[in-house]
Amino acid sequence: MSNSDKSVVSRLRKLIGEGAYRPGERLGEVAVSEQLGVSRTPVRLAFRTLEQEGLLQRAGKRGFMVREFTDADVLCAVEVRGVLEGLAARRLAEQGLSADLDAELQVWIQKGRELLAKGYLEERDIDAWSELNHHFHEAIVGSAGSPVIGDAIARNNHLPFAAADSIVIDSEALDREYRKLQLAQIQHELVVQALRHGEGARAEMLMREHAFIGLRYGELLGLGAGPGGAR
Amino acid sequence: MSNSDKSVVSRLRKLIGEGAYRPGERLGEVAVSEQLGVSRTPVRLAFRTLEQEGLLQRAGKRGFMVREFTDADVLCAVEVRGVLEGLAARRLAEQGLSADLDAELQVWIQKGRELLAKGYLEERDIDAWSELNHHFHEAIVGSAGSPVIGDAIARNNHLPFAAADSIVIDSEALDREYRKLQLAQIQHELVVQALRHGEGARAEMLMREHAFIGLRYGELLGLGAGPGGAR
DNA sequence: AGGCTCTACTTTGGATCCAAACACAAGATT
DNA sequence: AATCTTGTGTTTGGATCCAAAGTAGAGCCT
Repeated sequence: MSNSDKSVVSRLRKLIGEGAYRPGERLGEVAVSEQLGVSRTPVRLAFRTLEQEGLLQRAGKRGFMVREFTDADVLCAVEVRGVLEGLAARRLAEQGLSADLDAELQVWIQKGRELLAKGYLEERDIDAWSELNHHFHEAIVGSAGSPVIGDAIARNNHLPFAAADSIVIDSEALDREYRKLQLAQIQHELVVQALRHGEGARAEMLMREHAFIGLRYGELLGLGAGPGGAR
Repeated sequence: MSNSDKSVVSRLRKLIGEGAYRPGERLGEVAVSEQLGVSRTPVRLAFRTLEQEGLLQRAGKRGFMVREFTDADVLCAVEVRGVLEGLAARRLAEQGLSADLDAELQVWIQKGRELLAKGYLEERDIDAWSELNHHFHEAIVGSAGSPVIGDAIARNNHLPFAAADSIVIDSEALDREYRKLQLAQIQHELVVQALRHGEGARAEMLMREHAFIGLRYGELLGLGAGPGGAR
């Protein structure tokens, strides 16, 4: 999976994510290969990968089609991430978190505090939050004692809307996003608190709830409906 | 993925599961293709699929290696299945189970009762249990409202030891297996009971615990250690 | 003698070719 | 007139060929 091969997979992933192909549309190997300017071989390899990731689906016996996702699918994908990250957090709490990990988590907590300290949100803060959020989640999942959990989460995250760092969408309503991130920050801190005290059940439930922040919290935080619900 | 392609994937999966290749061993495309009597192309496709399934791992920049699994990985895989099936059960309880599904679950419960009614276990009962157990789990997962959960479980089940129907291993100690299946049957019935009453949390926890039956229950059910623990 | 570099070989990735399977359509038969 | 059958065209799967990247080994230089 050298340059081109990986790039075909990610280029296709991006195209599908952007909705370049209609859901349910059949994808022919030749058509895609011409469109991407490569031969059929890497496209065939990419199709298999994307099928495993769940973005493509076999269309009868002949080729693949773009899988379509309903609102229920989106909700489920978020819940799946929730229970898996919850599992990681619980295991971590039960086995006790190491001094190293404690320190690392503290770093991301601190960065979050600093980011939100000034009381409002700028455009460029969004990337910074994405970054630290990613590190925070990865630190927990990566220390759960086995890569199996992380792998399961990674596979789930291939669904474009399920990933943890797809929280911030709306760079228009920065004040609402600010309140959302404030909540996320508190949840991060509560999770760390629970982890430190070995409170497995609490850590798990907090992590589960935290998964919903991109989905159900928009409605609460004011300013009407807005794009806080399902994508 | 016609005959041969699918067969290469499953043949390789089987070979790896049987331990034909040592964990950590590097797999060359040419070697495997010669061994299986096909060209390199289907092997290349299969490697990508098996990588996504988690059975193979990239070995640096050069090819793939057989992934090795520790006891912790096995435990985690079982826990992952537990939380995912638990999620499915909870969702089902929350949304209320349809009359159709209720009837179907009752069928598998009934078959389980009949299987265990005679008070002991024969060799051929094992397959019958595998069958009904599979149907029972699939009925619940398949009705959770979205294929996303089922997909996540299916991907997890690619790890050979994680699948729900890898419960019964030991056809020597049929009396111990009988007691194990008795417990499994009770757990099935309790899950259905909880589902009927809309008890989401109970259904979830029962399902989670049920996942451990192949792993931790052997020790309890007597006759010393035996192959009830991690493989 | 140890380390660096250059070369040759191994191995993977991409492209193309050929065969087989499947779908669609048109025609023939009952 | 409806259905079955046959034929053609499209599309995927498998094999082989070629190129590129990487590794190991040997030789040379310090």
